[in-house]
Amino acid sequence: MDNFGQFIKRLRTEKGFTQTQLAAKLDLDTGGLSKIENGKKKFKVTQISKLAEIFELDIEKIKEQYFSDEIAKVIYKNNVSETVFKVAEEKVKYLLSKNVEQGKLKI
Amino acid sequence: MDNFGQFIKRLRTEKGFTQTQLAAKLDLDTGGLSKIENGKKKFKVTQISKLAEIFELDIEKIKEQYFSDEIAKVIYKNNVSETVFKVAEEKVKYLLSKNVEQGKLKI
DNA sequence: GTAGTTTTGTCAAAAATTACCAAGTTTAAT
DNA sequence: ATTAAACTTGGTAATTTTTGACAAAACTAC
Repeated sequence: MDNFGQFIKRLRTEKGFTQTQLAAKLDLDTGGLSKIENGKKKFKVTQISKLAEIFELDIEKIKEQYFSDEIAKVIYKNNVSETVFKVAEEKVKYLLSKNVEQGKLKI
Repeated sequence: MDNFGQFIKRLRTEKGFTQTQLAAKLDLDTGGLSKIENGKKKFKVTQISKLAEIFELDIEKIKEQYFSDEIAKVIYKNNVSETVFKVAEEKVKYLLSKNVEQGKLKI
């Protein structure tokens, strides 16, 4: 079970990149990438598409990794019951449906 | 379907508090509470227990509201597939089990 | 109108995040 | 064991984000 830092590290080593090489592609310095791989710094959301390009991966898969990680950490750190997932899911559906309505109205 | 600001507003009005009254109990000024109710400012995690006291609610329920809101917003804003919830759930379980192991090791 | 309530804007202060660099540590090969 | 490359870590200055405090404006109901 990888966290996002481990996920990047695995991709990187599979392709045989050094941190310095990958960091250059991501506009980071080596220390920064090291911190990301070790969970001491956040990977920027805006870099996700670049990551997808570099490793020729589906961006949706990367987002899944990225955000599941963020969510899991919050839930774990704050000792929140896992019932929160169901509630959150409902809220997302609600937001999506509300957006559809707004879309209709704007026509 | 309330977001967290609406949730607070509903509690407040049900009890007949003005923003000024509730804000005082929460160490906020009126403008700050207004912004929270309208989603323009974050409610602090550390104030959740105080909210539970004021409204005599189960703190777990408030946390559920609070964090489901945070999660839903992230997922919605970033157009993340809802499959992320399953992955996140697995990660939480993994973190919990890992923590149990660490607990054992520390004995 | 006015008194009470709520919303909004501004702007400086505080807090969180980051970049950059340098020093230190680990790893692997010979 | 020595060396070089790769990686990790820490400090701090700089940036960005969030906040607090206050005031003005906008409702609401009488």
